[in-house]
Amino acid sequence: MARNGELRRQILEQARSLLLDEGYAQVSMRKIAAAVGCTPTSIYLYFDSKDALFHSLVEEGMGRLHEQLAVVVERHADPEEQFCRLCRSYLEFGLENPEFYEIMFLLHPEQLQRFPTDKYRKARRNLQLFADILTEVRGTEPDFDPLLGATVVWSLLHGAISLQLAKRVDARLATSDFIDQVVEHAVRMLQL
Amino acid sequence: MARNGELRRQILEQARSLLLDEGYAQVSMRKIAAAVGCTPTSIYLYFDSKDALFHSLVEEGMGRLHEQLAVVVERHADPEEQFCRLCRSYLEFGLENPEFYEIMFLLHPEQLQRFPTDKYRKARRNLQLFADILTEVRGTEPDFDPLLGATVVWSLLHGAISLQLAKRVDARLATSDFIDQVVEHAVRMLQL
Amino acid sequence: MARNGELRRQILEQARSLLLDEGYAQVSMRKIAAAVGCTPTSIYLYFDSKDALFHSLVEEGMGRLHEQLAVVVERHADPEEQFCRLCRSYLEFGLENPEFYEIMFLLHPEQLQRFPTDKYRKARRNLQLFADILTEVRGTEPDFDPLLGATVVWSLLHGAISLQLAKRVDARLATSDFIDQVVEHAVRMLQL
Amino acid sequence: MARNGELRRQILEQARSLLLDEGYAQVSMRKIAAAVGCTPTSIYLYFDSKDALFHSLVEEGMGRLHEQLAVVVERHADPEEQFCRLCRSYLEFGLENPEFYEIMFLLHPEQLQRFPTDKYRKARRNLQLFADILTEVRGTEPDFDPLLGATVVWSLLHGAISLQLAKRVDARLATSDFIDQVVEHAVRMLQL
DNA sequence: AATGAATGAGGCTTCATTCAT
DNA sequence: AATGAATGAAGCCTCATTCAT
Repeated sequence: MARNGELRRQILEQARSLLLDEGYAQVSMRKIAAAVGCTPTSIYLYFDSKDALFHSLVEEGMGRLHEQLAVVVERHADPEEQFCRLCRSYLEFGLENPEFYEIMFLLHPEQLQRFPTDKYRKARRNLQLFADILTEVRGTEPDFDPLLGATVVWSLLHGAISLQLAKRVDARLATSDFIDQVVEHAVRMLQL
Repeated sequence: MARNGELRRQILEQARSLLLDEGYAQVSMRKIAAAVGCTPTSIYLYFDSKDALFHSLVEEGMGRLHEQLAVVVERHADPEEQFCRLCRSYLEFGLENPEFYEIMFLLHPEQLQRFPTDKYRKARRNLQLFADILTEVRGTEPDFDPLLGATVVWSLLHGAISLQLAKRVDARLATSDFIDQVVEHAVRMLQL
Repeated sequence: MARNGELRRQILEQARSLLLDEGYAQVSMRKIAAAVGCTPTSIYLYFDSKDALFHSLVEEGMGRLHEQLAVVVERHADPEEQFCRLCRSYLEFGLENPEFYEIMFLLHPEQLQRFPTDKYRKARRNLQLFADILTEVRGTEPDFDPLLGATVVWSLLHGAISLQLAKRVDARLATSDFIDQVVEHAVRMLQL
Repeated sequence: MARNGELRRQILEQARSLLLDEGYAQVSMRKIAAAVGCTPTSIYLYFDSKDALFHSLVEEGMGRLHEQLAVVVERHADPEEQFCRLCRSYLEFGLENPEFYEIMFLLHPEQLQRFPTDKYRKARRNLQLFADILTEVRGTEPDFDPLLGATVVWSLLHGAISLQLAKRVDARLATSDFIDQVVEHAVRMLQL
C-alpha cells in the first residue's frame, strides 16, 4: 500500500495512540489494525507478535529518552545545573509521553513477556548519566555510592511520574509546584 | 464444603496469589476458581463481579497499610523518629505485600473501574500521617506546604517500591542499602 | 415465614410483575426470588420448576379470562349485545393484563414446554362462548360453521391485542378508535 | 472453506431454521455455529452481534414480503380482486415462512433490541398497500379512515397466522377452510 | 418452612494468531 | 505487500437446579 516501512510506522504510531487513549489492557491487534486501516494479518508482516510490536515501542521510547537526556548533559557545563535539568527532562519525558513511559517502566515484566533482557541495558545508560554527575560531585566521599544515589533519585522521579499518571496526586496541588518540589528534593542528592 | 466465609477467604487469597504471580491482566475468574478448587460460578456467591472482588482486596490492603502506619505514629514520640519509621514501614509494606501494593497503587484506575471514590479517601489518611509530622516540624516556614512535601516523599517511597517490585533496580545494589538510602533521603524533607 | 400459601401467592405475583416489566426472556428464578425477598431455593418448595410456575400463571390467567367472559354472557340477553360485549371484554383482558395474555397466548409452546395439554382445553371453553352465540344467530345457515366463525373472530381479536402489545399499531391511531373498529368488524360475523 | 459469502448464507439459513425449530430464546450463537459446522467466532466475521444477525433476517423478510405483496398489486386491476389476493398472499407468506414471520412480527421489540427504527418503516409500506385499496374503494365516505381499516384487516390476518403457527387453531378445522373464511371476512372491510 | 452453598451448562463476545491466496 | 477466512482458547457472567441442613 505504501512505501517500504510506511505501514510499519503507522502501526507503531497507532499502537502508541491507542495505548495513550485506552491503556495497555485495551489495546488489541484488531484495534490497532482498525486504527491504521489495514488487516490484523498485515501487522504480522512487520512484527512477529504483539509482544514484538510492543518491544519495538519500548526500544523506540528508550532511544528517545536517552537522546533527550543526553542533549541536556551536553548543553550544560555546571554539574548542578546538569543534574537539575536532567531531572526536569526525565519528568517531562514521562509526563508528556505517558504511553511510552507506561510500556517502558510501568508495565509488568509478566505482561510484556520475552523481552530481550539486553534491551533493558539501554535503560541503564540513562541511569548512568545521573550517576556520572554524582561521581563528579561527590565521588571523593568514601561512603557514597553514585549508582545507589542515582537509583534513589530515579525512584523519586519515577514515583512522581507514576503517581501523576495514575492521577493519584491530590488535585489541590498544582502540577508545576509538584514538579519544582520534586526536582528541588532530588537535587539534594548532590549535597553532602 | 467450607465453613462460613471460608471459601470467600480462599478466593481472596488465591486472587492475591495469582496477582503476584501473573499480574492483574492475567488473573481471570476461571484461574482463581481453578486455584481455589471451585467453580467460577461459586465466586459470584461472594462477590458481585470481578471488579468487586478486587475492590475488596484494595480495601483490605488499605486497611492493613493504615493500621501498620498508625501503629508507628503511636509508638514513637520524636517526630524525626516517627517520620523515619513511617517511611520504613511504608517501604516494608510495599515490598512484603507486593500483591496488595500492586492493586492499591500500581493498577491504573481505568483497569480497576467503578471503584467507589470514597474508598480512595482512605488512602489520603496515610498521606496525612506524613503531612502531619511535616507540619509539626516545618509548619512555621511560610513557603512550606506540608501536603506538597508529603507527596514528594510519597513519590520517593512509591518509586522505590515500584522499581524494586518490577525488578528494575540494579542487581549489584543490596536491597537493604537501597532502602536505607531511600529513607535517609526521604528524611531530608524534615530539614530546612 | 408466612401463612400457608402466602409465599406461593407472592411468588406468582412477582413473577407476573416481572413478566410485565421485562418480558419473559428476562424473568429468572433469581429475579423472582429477589423481588419476593426469598431464596431461589424457596421457590422450589411451591413449584417443581420454572415451567411449572409459569403453567400456574397460565392456568390462573385462563380462569380469570373465562370468568370475565362468562359474566358478560350472563348479564346480557340480546345475542348481538352479548357478542359485542364478549369482544370488548376479550380485548380489554388482553390489553389490561398483558403479562397474562403474553404467557397464555403469545409465548411459543417450545418456550413453555411440557404444558399439560388438557389445560389448554380450558381455553376452548372461551372460544365456545363465541361459537354459541354464532350458533344461536346463524345456526340455521347450511354452510356456516360456528366454530370456524368463532375462530376467525378470535383471530381478529387476538391479532389486535398482539399488534397493540407489541407496539406495532401506528401511533397516529387512537387506541379507542382502533378497538371500536375491531369490535365493529368482528360483529359483522353475525351477519349473513 | 467456503466461497465468497457462502458461510454468511449458511449462517442466516441455520439461524432461521433454529428459530423455527426452537424459538428465538433457544437460539444461541453456539447452536448456530454448531448447525453450520463452524466456530462461534466465525459468525462474528459476518455479523457484528447476535442482534445484527437477526436484524439481517428481519430485513430480508421485510423485503421478501413486500416484494410478494407488490407483485399482487401490479398483476390485478380490480380493487376487490387485489385486496382479496393481498390478504391471501400475506397469509401465505406468514404460514410458509414461519421463521421469518416470527422475527418480523412476533418477537417483542425488547427482545430484538437496537433495531434501527427506519427499517420498521418498511413494514408500513406493506400496510399502505392495503390502505391504498381501501382509499380507492371507500375513500369518499366521510367517517372512514383507510389506515384504521387497514390496521383492522392486518390484525385479522396477523391473528390468524399467529394462532395457526402457535398451533392453537382447533385441529378439526381444515387449514384451507380457515384461510378462506379469514379472507372472506377481511374482504368485508371493502363494504360499506 | 426455608436456606446457604454449590454446580454444570451455557450465554455473548474478543483475543492473538495462522494459512492459503 | 497484503488480505480474507477461519480458529481454539479464553474472557465475564447468569442460568435453573440440587442437596444437606
